[in-house]
Amino acid sequence: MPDDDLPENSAQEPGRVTIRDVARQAGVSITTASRALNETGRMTQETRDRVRAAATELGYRPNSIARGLVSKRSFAVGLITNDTYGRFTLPVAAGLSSSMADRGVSVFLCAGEDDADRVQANIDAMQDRRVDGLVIAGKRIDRGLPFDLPDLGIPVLYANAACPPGAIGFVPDDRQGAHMAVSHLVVLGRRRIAHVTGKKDFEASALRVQGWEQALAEAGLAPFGEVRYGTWSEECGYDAALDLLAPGRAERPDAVFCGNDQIARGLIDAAKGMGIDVPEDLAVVGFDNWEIFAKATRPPLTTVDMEFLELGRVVGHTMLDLIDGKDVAPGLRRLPCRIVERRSCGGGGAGADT
Amino acid sequence: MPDDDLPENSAQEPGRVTIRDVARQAGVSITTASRALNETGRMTQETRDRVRAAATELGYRPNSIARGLVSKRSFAVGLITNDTYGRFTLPVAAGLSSSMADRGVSVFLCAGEDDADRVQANIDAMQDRRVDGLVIAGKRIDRGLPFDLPDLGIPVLYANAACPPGAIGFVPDDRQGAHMAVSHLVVLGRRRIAHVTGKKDFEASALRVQGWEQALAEAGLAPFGEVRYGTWSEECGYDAALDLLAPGRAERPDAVFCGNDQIARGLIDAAKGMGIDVPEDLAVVGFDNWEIFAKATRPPLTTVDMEFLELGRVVGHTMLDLIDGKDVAPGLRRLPCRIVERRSCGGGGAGADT
DNA sequence: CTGAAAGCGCTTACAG
DNA sequence: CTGAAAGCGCTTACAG
Repeated sequence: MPDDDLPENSAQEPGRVTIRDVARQAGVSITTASRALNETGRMTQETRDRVRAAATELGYRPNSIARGLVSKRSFAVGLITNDTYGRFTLPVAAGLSSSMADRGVSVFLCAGEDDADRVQANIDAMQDRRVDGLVIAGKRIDRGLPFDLPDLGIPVLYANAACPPGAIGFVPDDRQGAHMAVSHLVVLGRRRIAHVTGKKDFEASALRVQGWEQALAEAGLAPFGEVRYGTWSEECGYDAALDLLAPGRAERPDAVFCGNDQIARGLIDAAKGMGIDVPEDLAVVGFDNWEIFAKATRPPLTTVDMEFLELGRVVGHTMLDLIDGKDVAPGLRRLPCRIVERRSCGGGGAGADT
Repeated sequence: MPDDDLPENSAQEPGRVTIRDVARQAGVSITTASRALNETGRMTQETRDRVRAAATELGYRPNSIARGLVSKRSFAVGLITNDTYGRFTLPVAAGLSSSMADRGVSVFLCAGEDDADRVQANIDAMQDRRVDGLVIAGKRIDRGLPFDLPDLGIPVLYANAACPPGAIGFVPDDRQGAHMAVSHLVVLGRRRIAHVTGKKDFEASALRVQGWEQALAEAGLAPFGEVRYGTWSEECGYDAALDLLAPGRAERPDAVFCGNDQIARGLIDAAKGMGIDVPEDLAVVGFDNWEIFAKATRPPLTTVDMEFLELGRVVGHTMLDLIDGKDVAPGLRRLPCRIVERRSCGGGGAGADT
């Protein structure tokens, strides 16, 4: 058999072999080649196999840009976030990208922009790329984009961010998480359960307070004192402990539900300094399951995980449904949190999970 | 003037107005419209203005997919990372995406995959999308991709990851950072400077040890004892302090350079527990400038910042050069770290910067 | 079962 | 200075 007129560039020039090459190699038309590769149309198995063999041999990879032009779909979505730190966004992004990757859609990351102009520029860029959808991710459930989004003609989802009326959003269920944490304390026999949390103007704070109150009410218990607001910091947990656990007090809590792991950490440090044993004298639950804190605290923290990875996956699946044209009711979905037991409440506590 | 034959969809159907619409509206050919919009070719200013006005009026946005098909460039790069946590990758990604955004290139995020098959799938997807370049980001400078990359025909850059021979990589300059930290201690008058760090098999550990030794040698000082290796954890800093600062010791250090902020935190906590004043009796420098630790430690940590945001920007600019066809010498670049002064060494320490 | 042709929305030689 | 035409690499009616 004589040489082909073109050099045998089997996988030689990646990205350069086109469907035309495959068709020629298989001795079929471009149309047939396309159909064989896409499992579409009807043809003899023999033809299909021959085309596929040619594609493999040549190392053919379809150009998704060309495909996008005709299908009028980019098979890509944009992720806009203002969370430069990445603590919330990266797990969400990982969940999102893994759930979409299976369906061949990739995600553009537009990270770290907070001022309106740059956000707008990112959104424009995403539109120019004809993304199939947009997800707006944030670090606070009560803050959204710095401006209202006009109708973009594509699905928009909000993840861990405020979602305008009529839109679709996903956030962790702070109230449920708090409820679960406090119920856990109740089941363990605690009765005087205080709550120390972060800034009062965060919606997350209010929801966690509600969860605390509600779980207590269901157990026939009264809140132990007023909620103590602070700054989400270790220091604020530390200071709260100094006051809450002061020896002079008539009654002291036997448990504290903390608004985040840093607060719990500070509170436990202070308690230990005061000779109070955790969990014997005082049980503590945190919030976040930020492992760098939760696992380093002595004893390691029992805490609430907001399941951002899973949240990202749910956002991904919902986006795929929307792209497929399925109907999804507008509104905010609160996704369940999970409690992670370690040792700060006594009871079980996974042995290996320091 | 009679109505046009098409409805006046000025920005009505976003993404639906094409260059053909603009051309018709401006009364020119598609060719001319394209040239006017791209500032290319020669034409009367009047024509150019008329086209631009038409584009604005219609809300025209060029379809970058179509543009990509003809220019054979996607104006996108892929970012592959195994850092699900995001502590390293997100700053790098933010720097990368901001430096490229100005030039109209977007970044695809492929996050959280560690096993070879999924990484390969992501790389395949990026190739199918004909990305203009790829950046491989990691969380350790001595770990790279789980397999060797064949020649992809596009620029590949490594960021905070091991880089194969002949490739181009960027990592923080651990030795320089350590040297700077230790010199800072020396300038402040410290003479007995110990070093407590993380795992011995991390290249970063070895480099920081070198920086420590070198800075001491330059000052005519001997290392204070052996390096203490551990696990990068608070606990390991705590335990090291217990031993290093034990009252029974003939000689105790007057400063400790720590391999990360968590170690510094644990060490300071232990020192305080032993009645040792920081920074009076003992100066401590950390590494990472992980603010959640550095600012929460009492006193707040003076520490070394690895400047990942800037690293991401440099990677972005280098990528743009490579894409433009400029030559960039292969090899690993170590980018300078920056010292952030707070209070754990005494001396200055920004007042406002808690 | 298979193929020639049109077309996705642009850019860019090639001609006037 | 301006335009008709070809073409980027695919998919998909429309015909056989």
